[in-house]
Amino acid sequence: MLPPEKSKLALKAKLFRGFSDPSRLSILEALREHQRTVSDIVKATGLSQSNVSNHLSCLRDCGLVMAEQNGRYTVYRLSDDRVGDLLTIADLLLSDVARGIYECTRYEIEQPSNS
Amino acid sequence: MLPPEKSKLALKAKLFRGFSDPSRLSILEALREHQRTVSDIVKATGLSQSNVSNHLSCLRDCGLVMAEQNGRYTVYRLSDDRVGDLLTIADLLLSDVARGIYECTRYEIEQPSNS
DNA sequence: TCACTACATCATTATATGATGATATGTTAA
DNA sequence: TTAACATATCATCATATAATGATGTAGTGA
Repeated sequence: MLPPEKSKLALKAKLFRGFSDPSRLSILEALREHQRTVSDIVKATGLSQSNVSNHLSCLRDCGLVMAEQNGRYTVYRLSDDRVGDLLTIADLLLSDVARGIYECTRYEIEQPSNS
Repeated sequence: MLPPEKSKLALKAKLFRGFSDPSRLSILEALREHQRTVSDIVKATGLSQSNVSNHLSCLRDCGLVMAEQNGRYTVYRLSDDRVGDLLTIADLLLSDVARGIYECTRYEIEQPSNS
C-alpha cells in the first residue's frame, strides 16, 4: 500500500548490490586509491578483462563509478566520496561483527567435517 | 596471491549482501524504529512469516540484527548503530546518484517500448 | 589499409538465492 | 494432554547473476 517506499527500497537494494560482490569490491578498493584504466584494474584485481568490464558496467549503471574516455583508454574513478565512506564504515562494522558474518551462509550447505 | 585480502573482501561482500534485498531492507528499516517481534515485522513489512524468518536468519547470521527470546516471542533489533548509519549514508548517496541507479539492470532485459 | 591495443558486448553455463507452502519446534494456557 | 499461537526449518521452484570464451568495436600508429 506504499509503492513509493517500495521503489525506494528497490533502489537502495540495488545500490548495496553494487557492493555485495567480492569482485566488485576489489574494483572499488582499487579505485579508492586512484583512478584507473580498465587494464589497470585488470592487473590490480587479477580478474579477467571481460569480467572486469561487466562489473564496471554494473557499477557505472549503479552510479558508484564514473568513466571518462581518454583516447583508447577508459579511465574509471569513484563517483562520490561517500562510496568510500560506506566501505570504511563496513570495515569498522566488520571488525566488530565479523564473528557472525564469517559464516553467513544461509543458502550454502556445509557438510559436517566432524562426522 | 593475497588470500587474506580475498577473504576480507568476501566478508565485506556478505555484509553488504544483507542490505542488498528490498525485503531485508524493509525489515531493517522497521527495526530502525524500534525492536520488534517476528509477527510485528510481518505486519510492518507485509511479507510472509516464512519469508521474514528466512531473511531474519540471514540478517542474524550476518550480524546485522540480534535476537532475544522472550516467552514465545523472539524480539529482534539492530545489532549496531552503524547498521543504521550505512542506511543513512545510502539514502544520501541515493538522492544524488539515483538517476544512475534507477536502471542498474545489467542482467535485466528491457524490451524497447519505442520500437 | 593493416595490425595492434583497449575495451565492450554477446551467448552460455553453473550456481546462488528469494519466495512459497508445508511441516516442525517450542511456548503458553486451558 | 490438548489446543492455539509464535517462530523456525525444509523442499521446491523460478529467477538472478557471476564467470568464461568468443566476438565486436573503436582508437592508434605503421
